[in-house]
Amino acid sequence: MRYPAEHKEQTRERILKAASRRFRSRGSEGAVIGDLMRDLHLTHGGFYRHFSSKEELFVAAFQQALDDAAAQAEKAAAQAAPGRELEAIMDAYLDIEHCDDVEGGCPVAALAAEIPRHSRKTRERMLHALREHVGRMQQYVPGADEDERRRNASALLSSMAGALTIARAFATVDERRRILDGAKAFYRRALTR
Amino acid sequence: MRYPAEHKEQTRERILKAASRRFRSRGSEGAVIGDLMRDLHLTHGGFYRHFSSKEELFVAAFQQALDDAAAQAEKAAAQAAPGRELEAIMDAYLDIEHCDDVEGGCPVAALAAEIPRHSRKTRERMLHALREHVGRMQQYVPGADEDERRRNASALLSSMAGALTIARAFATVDERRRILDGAKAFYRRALTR
DNA sequence: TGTACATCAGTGAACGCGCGTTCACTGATGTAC
DNA sequence: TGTACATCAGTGAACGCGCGTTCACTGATGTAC
Repeated sequence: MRYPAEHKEQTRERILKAASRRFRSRGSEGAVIGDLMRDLHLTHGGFYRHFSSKEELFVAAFQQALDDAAAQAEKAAAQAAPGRELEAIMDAYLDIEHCDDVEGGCPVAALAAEIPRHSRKTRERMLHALREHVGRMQQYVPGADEDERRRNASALLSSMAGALTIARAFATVDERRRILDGAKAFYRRALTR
Repeated sequence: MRYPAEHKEQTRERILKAASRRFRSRGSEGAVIGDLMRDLHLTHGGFYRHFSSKEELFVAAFQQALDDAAAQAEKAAAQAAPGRELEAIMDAYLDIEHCDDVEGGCPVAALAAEIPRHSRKTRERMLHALREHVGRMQQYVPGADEDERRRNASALLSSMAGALTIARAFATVDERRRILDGAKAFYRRALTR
């Protein structure tokens, strides 16, 4: 059947959004095209009208998830009292709700470990997105010059992702909270002088 | 054929050691039993004389890798000047050589993200090993009491793992070094008051 | 001491299943005339 | 305005491959007698 003009783009977006969530919770190998499409009330065959391969989808989903993460950080910063933007970003990132929402949360925490396992081309595209993300975040991070801000942003973002990843491994809310709070206190100490 | 008494145990150890390296570099899904056994000049069928399943092997390999990681940290601490044990551990962990040796390096950096994706039983065993590891490390970490030391150890270990994971994603030694050095400086600031 | 049998690490063919990808087909709507 | 044809998102069967696991078998050595 022939669909309205915008229909295809809408389907693509639906696939991308659902995939972005699935990849984060299950990894690039654990997420299955057939299941993904079935959840959207579509069949697997139609997938290739929208993406040339699963890998293509994975990269696009990673990029989209990073954009979401940046938007969330910026939202937290915008709502913060002046001078407290970074603290607000950290609090939002190391929040128990973010921790328990793997599907909707930071794709770095969920997927960074598998970057080296992907093809060269895929890796480069993921890294490009990652560098861009650090670039967007460095404005909130203290440092004597641009270069130090960038280094601090890298260190802070990757550290927070690590803490979130470990916290997510634990079974009880209490344990997860302890790790997140420990990390918050730890980074605050590093950033105040 | 019948083999000498210790032969079986030796083969088991060879499989475990090789698996531990493969899982770290390729993830639990990326590592393949057949390839693993072929590299050891064995055939895949024999695998099940030593481990009941791939998952069983994975857990054992994770535990073994954590033991190795602890041994490496303790070695670094033993060689450090008195009072500089933690610094030595951090320097060894965030070293470019450790970064570039995914196979022989920290299993937390390589595999933590997939803990939540494993079966309940597997997860619990991995977590048990992880808690034990934090317990072994907390003696080197400052803090007012046992509890604070444990929190700091969790925060530091998970943060360093995150930084290492992100560093490993980058293509050039320079970029990896920048991230590692940035993280080192960052943690040092958090730990000196 | 010699002989028959048991043991069991390792072999390799085979099984079963999952999953990414392909492809001929459908059919509602747009377009050309 | 009406008609023939083109388009193309979506369908679902089928293909091909990889991989975890099973299983009947091998054969050197240990053990029972």
